[in-house]
Amino acid sequence: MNNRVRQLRGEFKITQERLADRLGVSRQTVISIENGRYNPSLVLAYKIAKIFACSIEEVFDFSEVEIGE
Amino acid sequence: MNNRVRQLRGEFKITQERLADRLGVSRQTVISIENGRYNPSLVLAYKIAKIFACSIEEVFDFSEVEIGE
DNA sequence: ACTTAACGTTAAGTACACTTTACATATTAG
DNA sequence: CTAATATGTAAAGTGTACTTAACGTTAAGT
Repeated sequence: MNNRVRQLRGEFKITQERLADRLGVSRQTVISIENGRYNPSLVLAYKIAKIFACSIEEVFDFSEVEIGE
Repeated sequence: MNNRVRQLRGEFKITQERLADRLGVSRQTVISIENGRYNPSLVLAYKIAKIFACSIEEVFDFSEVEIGE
């Protein structure tokens, strides 16, 4: 799933390390999310969105998520 | 973290099994989420919200989530 | 030339999201 | 009374979100 974390972090001009500190996670976690290795947990996604003054849906791209009948 | 899944499922009058089918997960997963055993993944949270025509933040209560300095 | 800052990788470990199977209980329908 | 429906619990297994630690690269500052 694509996300706008790297873009938003650029707009807010903060480093991965600074973002990781604010989120309370390791720098590796920020790298992994930015590089699409895995998706954040629900709570972490929420924290990311709030730091960038967005909703979760504005940061993460759910357009490829399919929902059944 | 609290959520409104059980309440919304009641309003939409569908069973846990039916919801699980639409989400593509097991019934146990729905039970665990409704009963607060654990939080859904980001993608699952999105699917739940869409089925009930809500945003993620309208379904899940993030009021106790703290964000650092 | 050397250092520091920022970003990235790899690897091994822990915790949790989710699965399957099996069984228990309460309520409702025939 | 019996059977079906809906909800719940327990246990053991798999995959992924996240951690720590160590190391490599590139660009900027002095």
